[in-house]
Amino acid sequence: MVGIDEVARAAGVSTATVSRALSGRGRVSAATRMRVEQAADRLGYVVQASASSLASGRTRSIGVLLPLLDPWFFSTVLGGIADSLAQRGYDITLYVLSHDPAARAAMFGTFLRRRRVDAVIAVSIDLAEAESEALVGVGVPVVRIGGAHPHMTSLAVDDEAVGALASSHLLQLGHRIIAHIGALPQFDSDFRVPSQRRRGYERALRDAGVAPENELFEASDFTIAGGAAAATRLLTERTERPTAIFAASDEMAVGAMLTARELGIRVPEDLSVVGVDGHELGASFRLTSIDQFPREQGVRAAETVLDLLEPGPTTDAPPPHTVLPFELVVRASTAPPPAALPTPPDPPA
Amino acid sequence: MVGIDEVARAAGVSTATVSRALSGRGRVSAATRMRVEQAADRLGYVVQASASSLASGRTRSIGVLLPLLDPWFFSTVLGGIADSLAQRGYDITLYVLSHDPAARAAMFGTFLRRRRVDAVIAVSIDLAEAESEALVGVGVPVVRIGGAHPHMTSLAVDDEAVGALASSHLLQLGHRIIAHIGALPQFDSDFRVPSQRRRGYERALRDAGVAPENELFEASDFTIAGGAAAATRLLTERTERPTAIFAASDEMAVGAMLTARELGIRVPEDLSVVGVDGHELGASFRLTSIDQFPREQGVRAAETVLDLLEPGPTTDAPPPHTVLPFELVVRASTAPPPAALPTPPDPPA
DNA sequence: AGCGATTGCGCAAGCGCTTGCACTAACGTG
DNA sequence: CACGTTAGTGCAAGCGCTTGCGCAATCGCT
Repeated sequence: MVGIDEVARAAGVSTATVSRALSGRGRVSAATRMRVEQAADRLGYVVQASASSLASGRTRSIGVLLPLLDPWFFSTVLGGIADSLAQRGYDITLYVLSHDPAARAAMFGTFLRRRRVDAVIAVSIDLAEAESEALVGVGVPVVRIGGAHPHMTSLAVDDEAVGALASSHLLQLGHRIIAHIGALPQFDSDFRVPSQRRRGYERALRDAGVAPENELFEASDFTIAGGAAAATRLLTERTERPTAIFAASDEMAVGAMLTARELGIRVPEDLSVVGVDGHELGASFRLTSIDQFPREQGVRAAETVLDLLEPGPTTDAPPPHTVLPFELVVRASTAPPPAALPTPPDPPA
Repeated sequence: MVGIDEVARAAGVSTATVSRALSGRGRVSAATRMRVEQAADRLGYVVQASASSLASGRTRSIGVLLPLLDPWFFSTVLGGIADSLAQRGYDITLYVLSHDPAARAAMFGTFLRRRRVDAVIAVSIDLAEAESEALVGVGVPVVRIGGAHPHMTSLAVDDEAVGALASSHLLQLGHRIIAHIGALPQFDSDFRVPSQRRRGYERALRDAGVAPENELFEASDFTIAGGAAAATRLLTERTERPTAIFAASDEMAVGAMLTARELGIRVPEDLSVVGVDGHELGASFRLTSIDQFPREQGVRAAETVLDLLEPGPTTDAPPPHTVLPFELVVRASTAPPPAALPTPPDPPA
């Protein structure tokens, strides 16, 4: 393996100059820099991460902390992060949080404390108090996607507004019996997002003069199958069937659509369905959804974290909290409710 | 930040002993080890990755190279890898290969050569000659998932057999006009898997006395929308409509099912559909599929790579090539073809 | 009891870089 | 033209660990 001193010899300078030329820190004349770069290229020299980190205290790696990997949302956010960081020469070290408490403790107690990363991006993780402290205690900047925290820069969509927007869309179409598929409690401990969406849903209903009923809420697990199961309960167990379902993720919304089909309930004629995310599935299913641009979220988180580490002349410290955009995409899964029953005080018969 | 010498002082031993006690290398008495561990715990000491790596040459990190992140298959494999490695105390450094040639070159030329990882797991990547060389040139063990290579340990399902099994299933049901949705050329350059599945499909057809037609092949992109588009062409542009479709991924198979529904073609009465992967979607759609246990693939790759790095007494060198299992899961998307027309020589009308 | 083997531990020399400081040369200024 | 600045480079001291080697103590065997 060729080291920095070989490059130094080849370029006729000291190792100090090679280091400065290749890292861009400290002054080096243009001519020298060029000679060094050429020598490095020719010899195929690449600086060794551990030596560089030990000496400089910088690692050129960002830790990304995720609660899960296979839901489309997370892998898409991660994709955005990975692309952006790679462009800037940063590696990414992946930490997937387990549900197993011991493994989880090891993550915060050991893995993250090895000083392997310059900063951490925590995606949609609702941390326990001790975990937040541990994360802050690692001593590197933390950028969160989803939810704010006093000691962390954060980016988040206003999930209550998302829930309200989805619900308002249904209300405006004339729906009054609107069910909601949200998260099981154990999911809410990972990312509090779902309960905020639910709050938005309830607020929108109340604002429209509709009392949210507990019976119209079903908890699920953010999978298609889970959404289907929840929808089955919602659509079969009540005498008065909901005319619309707002699901807290596109996967669950699709599950609900599948259930409806199985039950012979037409979408959108008999049942409207709205999801959240902007999932690839959405277009194929003609699903009305609230797109929250997950890939962009990843890109922005990456940029934020890099601004934090390398404050440029233009973008200094990023704002401590950024509100991310979202957008209602109306497709063909929502329509006015079947009978033209504009808010009957009581169902006639 | 507490360092090794503080722990040494607290435990009343030298730093050498602390290092040995905590790493498990070299001899330390049980009593001393315990004292050191307690001191380390009490002080919250965690060894600094860069210093340890520089001194030892080991990084306790595995590089994972992926072509993409959002297809379910890849994120699921990654999840399996992440879990297994975390259990053994290894970090994972993620390298997502871009299609952009410059970024791709940087990946092999720079990122992977920083000596940040002890080994690399390359998932379903069909590397260019130069890239393979670069990867081997990094000087660390490489484990591949999918496809063999002379200088890399590999795990792979026999994708030709997968293709053949899917096709045989359809043939045995009596289908004779079987279409196949495979990969666009640019996908095949990333992971050659699709073309092998196609070979299996063609072989099975020929073995059954059916000549595979080029017209019955459609190239797509492994997404639901792509599968739907491909199916639209297959189901509308031919006079003689196929009675079955074998799609090279579950996502594309689901797309095909959606298209069929839109066209009023019933599945499985009028059209049988088979996919590959074992996607979560499969169960919800009652899709007959070939499960290839992607999460397990990740787990096994992780175990293989660790065996390579830490040859235990039991499992020495892992075999250079392991064939992975797969399994036909028959659900409700396949059935005998509609009319009982057992291989008509010519369509009657 | 005697002797080689083994165990347990410390010393100190690195691992391959980065960077503060010192130094020289070239520059701008009055 | 003398002097303070600034630019460009090298020297060498680390960064925080690991590990080969050496030594002493203990063990197992005859």
